[in-house]
Amino acid sequence: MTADAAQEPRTTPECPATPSAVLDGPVSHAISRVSRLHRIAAGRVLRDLGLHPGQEFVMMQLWDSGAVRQSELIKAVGLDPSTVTKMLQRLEHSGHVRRRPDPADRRASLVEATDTSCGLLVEVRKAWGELERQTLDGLDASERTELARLLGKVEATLCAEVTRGGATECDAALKGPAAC
Amino acid sequence: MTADAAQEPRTTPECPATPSAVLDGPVSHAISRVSRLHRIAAGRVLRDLGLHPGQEFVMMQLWDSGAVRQSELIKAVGLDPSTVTKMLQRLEHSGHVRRRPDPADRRASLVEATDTSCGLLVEVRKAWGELERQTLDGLDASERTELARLLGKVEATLCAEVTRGGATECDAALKGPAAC
DNA sequence: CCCCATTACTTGGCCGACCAAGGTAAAATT
DNA sequence: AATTTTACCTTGGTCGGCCAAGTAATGGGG
Repeated sequence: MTADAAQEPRTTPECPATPSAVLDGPVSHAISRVSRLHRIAAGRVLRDLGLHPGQEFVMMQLWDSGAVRQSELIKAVGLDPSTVTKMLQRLEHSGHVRRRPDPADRRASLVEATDTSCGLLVEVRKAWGELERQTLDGLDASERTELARLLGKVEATLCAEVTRGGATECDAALKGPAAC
Repeated sequence: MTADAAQEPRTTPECPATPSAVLDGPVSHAISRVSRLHRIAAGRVLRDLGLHPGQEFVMMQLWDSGAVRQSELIKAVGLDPSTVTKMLQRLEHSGHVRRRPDPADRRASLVEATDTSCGLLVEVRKAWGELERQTLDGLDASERTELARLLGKVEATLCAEVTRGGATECDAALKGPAAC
């Protein structure tokens, strides 16, 4: 094995007592890991469509809302404005999105999905159905609704926590069912 | 060009019927949103410690395991090797981590947390406790265990799905309690 | 003994995502 | 009417994260 001068496989260097199991207890880690795996799965089903994970979020919003002010889009997806700007630049360059100045407000932009992107709509919807299936494959109906409910609660909690001391975001993200 | 003749504020371009509510139904979106909020919250509690969200994952692993081969670390955290490499470069530059060649294998590296990083250990642990509290604030005890259980199941499912057709990863991520 | 597959890591490129700071235009105040 | 404030977006920088490709060393057949 590793012929090191120190022969004892010290589990901890000189650090104070390490209660171990720091990594499995917290739900926080589970969220991170699940999110990462989910993103990878998303990337896999979206790859053939020429979309990168995260973009489908924006496109779905645009397909759903039609032409909107960019600020509205930003509120809807709940992301940082700069993030949306750069994503839109790439989506525009890919031909999925069109932007034009808002005649009513010269600093604003109107964003909409292009006609050619409509073909994508169907496939993205299908891909997301597949992703959803993959995600919830091991859960029965009641577990699924329960998971959705719990995630909604956590989202609301975190939203309140994050908003506190920050900007007023994610009010649009928590629309319909679960109030914020 | 920019002068468009369309004056009507069409809610949807020419796309086929948009069943709407594409965004709230799927658990997938909930996962994404919760993950994002959670990451922001993590960044907030870690900011004063000089760590970026994601790094605490690696550091905790190192504090827990002591000096390890980089490949072991990679398997443990379940991230892409290149991701870990770059993270370690930054952590090394920050003085939190030390790397040295493995005498037994000249292509491998041994990684360990530095002594100075041990002070961080306590604070990171505290910060993660706070984060966990913030995350689960709105849930009672039974809901918390249920959420953990469901996330574990989803993780296992996604893990299997992602592993299928890809590399053999995330077996180490699903260690202790929940089998993969 | 040499060749070749495997392992271990690095580099480069790209994207999502954040923050911080900037610039321009509309709205609010004075 | 002039000035301040606020809103809307953009740019630059940094990180986490992926993939794809490359380098170097180990180890297993022929």
